[in-house]
Amino acid sequence: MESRIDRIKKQLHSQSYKLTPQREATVRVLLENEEDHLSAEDVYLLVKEKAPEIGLATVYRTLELLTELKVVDKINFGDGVSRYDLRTEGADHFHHHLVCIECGAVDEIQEDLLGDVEKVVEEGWNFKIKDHRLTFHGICHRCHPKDHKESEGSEE
Amino acid sequence: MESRIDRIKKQLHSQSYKLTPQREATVRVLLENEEDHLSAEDVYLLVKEKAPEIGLATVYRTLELLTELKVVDKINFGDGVSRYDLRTEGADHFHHHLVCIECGAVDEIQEDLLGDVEKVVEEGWNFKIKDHRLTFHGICHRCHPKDHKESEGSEE
DNA sequence: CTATTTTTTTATAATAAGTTTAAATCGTTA
DNA sequence: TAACGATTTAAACTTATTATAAAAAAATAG
Ligand SMILES: [Mn+2]
Ligand SMILES: [Mn+2]
Ligand SMILES: [Zn+2]
Ligand SMILES: [Zn+2]
Repeated sequence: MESRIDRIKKQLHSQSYKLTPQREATVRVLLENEEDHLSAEDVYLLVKEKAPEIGLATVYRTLELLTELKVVDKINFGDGVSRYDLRTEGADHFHHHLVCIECGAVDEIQEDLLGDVEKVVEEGWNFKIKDHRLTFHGICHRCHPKDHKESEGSEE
Repeated sequence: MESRIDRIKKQLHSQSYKLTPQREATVRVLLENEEDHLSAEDVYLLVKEKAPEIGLATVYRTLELLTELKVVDKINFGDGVSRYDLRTEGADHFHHHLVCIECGAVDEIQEDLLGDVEKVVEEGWNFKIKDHRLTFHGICHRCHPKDHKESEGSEE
């Protein structure tokens, strides 16, 4: 658990950036809220609890830096704000999202699922895929009483 | 070509909205730029050419209305603006996008491709899918000289 | 047709997310 | 210690989008 920070620290150093106290506090907040999809403002408020003197601009700069380093992914669910999602270590694809239009919950799909589709796209459209964003909008299992088969697959 | 407007007009009327001159001008701009992914500002500038007295707020309101009516889809490619994309008439799924990280071009994939994936998600995650957003980021066929097989599938 | 009500638009002000700037701080090196 | 580069802070600024109030247009009633 501590080594995760260390690895991020090394990643920063490898690009000659430092892990300042402010950056560390920000990364810790992200690690401690890995399940969530926090906006910059959300992160700011949480970071302030451990480092009350930090400025919002620093949080923005840190998140931007972490995005460049591919430590986090910046996503947008269509409400007016960007959200920051820790990239699963070692995963070679970005996970997918299920956004519930009833309750607003955002669940994650860690399974790839897109392998075949990407092959078709790369060949059919002669497009070299580097990344993807896949979001489904619909009604989550909590919001419709349908047939509740015991959940397969991982989720939230 | 004219009937497309008429059908949108009917859709508006069915919800007791009117196709005002400003709304009509806005819809026409969208129809005439179906290939593009215009921001509200882009639409505003184009609409001004045919209806110079229109206000930006009206364009925003019209686009919001058309989004509600599912005439357009509001999308976000991660630059700070929302873009509006005419929904292909009769298509039961929203098309996908290929964003080139070299030249910025945005190409479209009209093919569904996601049928199997959606089945897996609906069953595995007990999630009732209503809509989706799929975007691939990578290098478009114009930006890498690789093997240029004569294009299959439709694009841009 | 006029008067009245409802819808829509305009112009402008207000918000809110995100970025930039200049001065202060911190860590390191000469 | 002096000097330098990187970073942060606080505040000003920019830009996209929304809200408000008054004017205009359209629909409805008498
Ligand atoms: Mn996520
Ligand atoms: Mn499109
Ligand atoms: Zn739900
Ligand atoms: Zn390209």
